[in-house]
Amino acid sequence: MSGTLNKVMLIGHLGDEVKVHYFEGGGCIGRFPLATNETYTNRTTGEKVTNTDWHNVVVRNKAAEICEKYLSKGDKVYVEGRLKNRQWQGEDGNTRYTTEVHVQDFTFLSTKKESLATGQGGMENAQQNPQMAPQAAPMKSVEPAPAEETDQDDDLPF
Amino acid sequence: MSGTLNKVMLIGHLGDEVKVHYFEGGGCIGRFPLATNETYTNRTTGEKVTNTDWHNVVVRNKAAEICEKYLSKGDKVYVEGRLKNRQWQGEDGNTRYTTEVHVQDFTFLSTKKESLATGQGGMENAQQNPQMAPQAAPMKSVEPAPAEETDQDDDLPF
Amino acid sequence: MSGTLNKVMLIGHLGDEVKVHYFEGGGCIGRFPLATNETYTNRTTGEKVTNTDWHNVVVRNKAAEICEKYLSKGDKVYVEGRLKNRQWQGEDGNTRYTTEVHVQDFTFLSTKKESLATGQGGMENAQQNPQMAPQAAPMKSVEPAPAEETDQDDDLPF
Amino acid sequence: MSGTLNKVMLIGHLGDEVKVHYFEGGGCIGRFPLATNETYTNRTTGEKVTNTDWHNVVVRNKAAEICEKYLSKGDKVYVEGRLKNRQWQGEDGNTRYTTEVHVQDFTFLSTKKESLATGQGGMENAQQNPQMAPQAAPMKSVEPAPAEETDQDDDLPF
DNA sequence: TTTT
DNA sequence: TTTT
Repeated sequence: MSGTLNKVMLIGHLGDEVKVHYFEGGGCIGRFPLATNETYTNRTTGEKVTNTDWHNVVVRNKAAEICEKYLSKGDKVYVEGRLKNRQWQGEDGNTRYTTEVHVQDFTFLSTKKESLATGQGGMENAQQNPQMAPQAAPMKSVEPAPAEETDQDDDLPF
Repeated sequence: MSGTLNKVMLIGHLGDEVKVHYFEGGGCIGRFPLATNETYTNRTTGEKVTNTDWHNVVVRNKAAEICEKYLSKGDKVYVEGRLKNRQWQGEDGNTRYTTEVHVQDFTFLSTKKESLATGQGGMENAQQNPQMAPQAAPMKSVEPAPAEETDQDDDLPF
Repeated sequence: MSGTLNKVMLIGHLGDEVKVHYFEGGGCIGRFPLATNETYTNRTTGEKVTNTDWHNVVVRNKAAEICEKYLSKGDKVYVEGRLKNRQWQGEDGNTRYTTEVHVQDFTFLSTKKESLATGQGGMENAQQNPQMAPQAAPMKSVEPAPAEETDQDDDLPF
Repeated sequence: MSGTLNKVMLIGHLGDEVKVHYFEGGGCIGRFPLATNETYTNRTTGEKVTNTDWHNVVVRNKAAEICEKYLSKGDKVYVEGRLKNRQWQGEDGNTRYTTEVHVQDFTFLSTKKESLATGQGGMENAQQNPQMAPQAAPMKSVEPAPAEETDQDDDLPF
């Protein structure tokens, strides 16, 4: 099937901390809300209107660990991924649907934790010596990693 | 405000006809479900898995009319737009949330109606002779139109 | 014709100031170089390699004025647009080709000039009272404006 | 480094066959020109203008082999990748610059070779029975493959 | 020529 | 629930 495209690109601010759930097998999944804003001027009233959209962002495995380590509430981030519908059972027994953005790539545009987190050599170095800083690769695009991951953990339940 | 980005790009097939609702003031809104597919091979079982995601696509005004006229169930289309959360009241009184893709640009990649609609020469021709098909701009990107529209009908309720 | 897509999205830093050329008819065109970086680790040597790509960014009319006013060398910006090939005559009489990114949308991600440029009310205000700050709409996405412009100045020579 | 984004997305038609160069080490690189069109109506004359942009598309390794096998001149394809500047020496000794689109992902939107290549069932089938068409993954997005490749052949000279 |  |  296919010949299809499913792509989302967002720049926004985290509305909350990254929440990571670790699986027994070693994988993990992280989630955070991301806010994007739209501003326009109402034609009739002339007043400026601001509208915020909230996106359910989902990151997995190494990407989740990196986000958990370096991103905080309020930080600005670029995320790229795909839209995914997830359905779940409400307490009333009815099926509910949620749309999530499953991240394939991201770039930090601001991080509160960054300066604290790095000593000399900083995060660049962390990438070259992953054993010394296993979860780090911040402030840079992490294209290869998530791409491989989407391929590697297909047995995870989403 | 802002410095944010909210962009979705999809290539998929219509799961149903375009449903258009016309407002009294002259505007209109169209909706259709769009399917994108994802295929991957399960690591453990080795079996090929296909997963379909359905997207709630929303088009407005002239774009809605063009889509209604030229798109049919099963057609393939490229749409570009922004994610929007819409909330509504369920019959049980609870608030429900739906994520929609509000279209800013689109390109038809296949249309069943095209040959019917235009005779020989098809829609390409229709574009070259707009007086013969005044409301048509099919098989081409209609960037300017939707962009202007998002600006023009901000008093519509979404 | 068409059913085609031509889209570029960049986040990068200005390598120089925005240079604007004003036409007699009232339009204008601005240009600036934008740098994007790519980092990877060489497999064989293990060394980290950084590669910079330079993009010829072109903005027009109001967008050009906004960029000229608020962007400086070193600033970070998101630009979205289309690739355009331009050919010109070299001094040796041979035809040369240059690829440009013609901007349709942009978002400032950092600006040196911003705080200097705004008094109380700041740039948000400038948008609501364009007569008081005719060329301003900084730190926000200016989607509608450039979109309309691409449509309006097609008699300009590019 | 980084916090930058370099992304190109094109839907266009091949202006020529895919030309692949095989390296001794086993890797390969493929190139083809891709045309995108832009149509607009000239404000002053009212005439419809069509403008074609040509893009130098570069694919590598497995992606190059797939493109060579399934794409022909005239076929429509979606490609996603990054802009890259390449410089080379002209015959006159001067340095020339070319901008290329280095593909990270692609989706076939039409292929002439497909029916020939796979008999009934077409390429969809080929995917389901990979042993019958081992190198095929056509008509589908091949995200993982190119992503891994960009990571694997960094010792190639571009 | 930018940035980290 | 973010940001300007």
